Amino acid sequence: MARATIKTVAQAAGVSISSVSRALNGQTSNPDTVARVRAAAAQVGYLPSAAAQTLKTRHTGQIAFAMEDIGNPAYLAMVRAIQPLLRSAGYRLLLHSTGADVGEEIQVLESLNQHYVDGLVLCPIRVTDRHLAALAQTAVPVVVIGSLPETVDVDAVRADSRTGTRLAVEHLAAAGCRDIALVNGPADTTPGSARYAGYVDGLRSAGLPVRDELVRFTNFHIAGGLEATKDLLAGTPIDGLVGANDRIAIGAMQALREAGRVVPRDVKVVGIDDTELAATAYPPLTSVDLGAAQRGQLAAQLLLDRLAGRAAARTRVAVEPSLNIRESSR
Amino acid sequence: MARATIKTVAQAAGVSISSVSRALNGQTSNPDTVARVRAAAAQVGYLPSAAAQTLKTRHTGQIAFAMEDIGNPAYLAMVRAIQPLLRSAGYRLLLHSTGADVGEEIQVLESLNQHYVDGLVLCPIRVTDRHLAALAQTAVPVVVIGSLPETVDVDAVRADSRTGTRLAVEHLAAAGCRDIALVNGPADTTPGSARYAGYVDGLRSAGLPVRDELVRFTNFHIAGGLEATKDLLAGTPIDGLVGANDRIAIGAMQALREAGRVVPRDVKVVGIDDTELAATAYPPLTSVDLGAAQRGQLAAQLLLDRLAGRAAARTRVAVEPSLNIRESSR
DNA sequence: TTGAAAGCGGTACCAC
DNA sequence: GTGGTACCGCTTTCAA
Repeated sequence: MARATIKTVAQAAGVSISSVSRALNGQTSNPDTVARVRAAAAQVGYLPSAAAQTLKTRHTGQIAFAMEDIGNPAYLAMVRAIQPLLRSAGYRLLLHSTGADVGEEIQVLESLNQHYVDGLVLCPIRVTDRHLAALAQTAVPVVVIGSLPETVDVDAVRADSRTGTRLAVEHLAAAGCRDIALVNGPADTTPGSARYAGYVDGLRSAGLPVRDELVRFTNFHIAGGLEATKDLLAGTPIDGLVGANDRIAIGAMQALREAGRVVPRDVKVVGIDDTELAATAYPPLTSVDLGAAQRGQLAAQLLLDRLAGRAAARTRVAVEPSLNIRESSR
Repeated sequence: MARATIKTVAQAAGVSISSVSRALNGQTSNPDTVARVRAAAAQVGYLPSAAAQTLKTRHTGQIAFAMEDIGNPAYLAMVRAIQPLLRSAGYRLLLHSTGADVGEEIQVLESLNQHYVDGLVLCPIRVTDRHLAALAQTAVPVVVIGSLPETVDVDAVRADSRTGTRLAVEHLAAAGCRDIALVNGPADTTPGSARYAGYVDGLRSAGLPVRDELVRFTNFHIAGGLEATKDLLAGTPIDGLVGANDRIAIGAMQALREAGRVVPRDVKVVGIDDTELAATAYPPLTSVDLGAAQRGQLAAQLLLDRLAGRAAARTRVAVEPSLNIRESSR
């Protein structure tokens, strides 16, 4: 059988399509009509076409969330925070995993002009000129989770990962570490450069020298952390290590184990993001909480406000980091 | 400035809207017109409206994937396998995390009739009558990853988790374990009951008795595995343990550690799904590979075939399990 | 309160 | 090859 449209319902109920639309959207007061239409709709199994509604009303009821990699539990925490907020506001959440590919991120931004969503939460790990250009002319509201130049007229929620990394280093120094390594993500990413800066801050404030041989750049995955740490251990002795995220830190702990170094006795380790991985790692991983869930929540709220026309001027929010101390650094 | 539509482009190029449509969709052969239209489109920043195209052409270019919980790395593997296939076929992937809530799963199924996607890959962990009813009258093709009654006219790809669990038990028995526990997911889920059956199969084939005190039912999360295993250890001594998925097994290893039992010396542990977690756990976790990536790939291919009208009759595929032996059971 | 009709932005058929 | 036009399914004015 062909799909039921508003016409089908109108015929079944013996009214015009206008009346069907009104009855179903609560725009009429005649209870008899409403009842007849409701019954007819149920009977023919009518559901309004999303496309037609969108075309007419100019909104889709969909919001997109674009991140680098769904496998990263930090994003998972954000999704978990965002989903219920949007859902209760009547929006459906679309997830895009862009694979840290600038081209794909831009594509997502540009395709917004096709109006297949009403808004976007974007988590770029790099911000290029192409991003800025695309952001400048999107057709729908965008909220960025991450750092953005002051000049850009887009709402943003950011973590303070520089301070977070400093906290990690200071914690290790206070625990007696003197040769503190940093296994970082790519240097050309926003989090990568912020974390390096925070690492240097931490060493300075602890009165320790900055030594290049203690720093490695890799990707934000477990395997990256593992390899980079192996390489690191082949060079200099260390007694403390900061992983630029929990996945790197867990890879690092694996490398340490393979090298026969005991965590935390021989080397104390700290991760960043305080994801699910940290608490369940062995040993349980000390980690800097950058407020992923909170950032997600704030971003979603900001976007909803904008969509509702409730939003004020361009908003910038930063979330404070905190340290969650566990076995790996005690 | 108002959004550019096909009319804007037509005016700018000095042609009719029909010509714009044809030029942009490669339906015309006059290179001059094509060039003029292309230039005009680029100049006014035109992108066709997804809603209007959908309304007219009756397809959306979107495919949904509904799972219980994006946090489960088994689904992650599926998503990773599905995404590139769909993308290269020109589809965008929408992810739904239903939270194992039957109502929400049904809602997803029913909302398919709103035609906001062209197809769905569904991973139900329970299959109720309401599922079957909703499946029977969806407006778009659906492929289920999981078990479905033979009578249901829907394509499905399933794992053989019963055999998989049997393999795990036999492996432990062969390694000398005699008191083999099962920490299972909920009994009323499809995977839960299949894994229990496989556990019994394995004990039988190893000539071991089935003892209720060695079995616990919990949820499919790390915390569930942790708590259930604590409870288990308070009862009977064990020397082997099967977790109904990797997350449960990792929780179990944590409980064992807290109880002072060394894995694998005192208790050998096997997980199921062979996710990323298994290889990076400590000790590295032996796990049954149920072919998540392969299932995702098959499901996506099946769906694409159906969408292209290439599909044959209703298809049912099962993927063979295999055991991946690591430290935790050696 | 209700029905007729315009129009959202495209596609595709029809003459020319 | 090109332009005019009907139509996809819905919402919303406007008159009756």
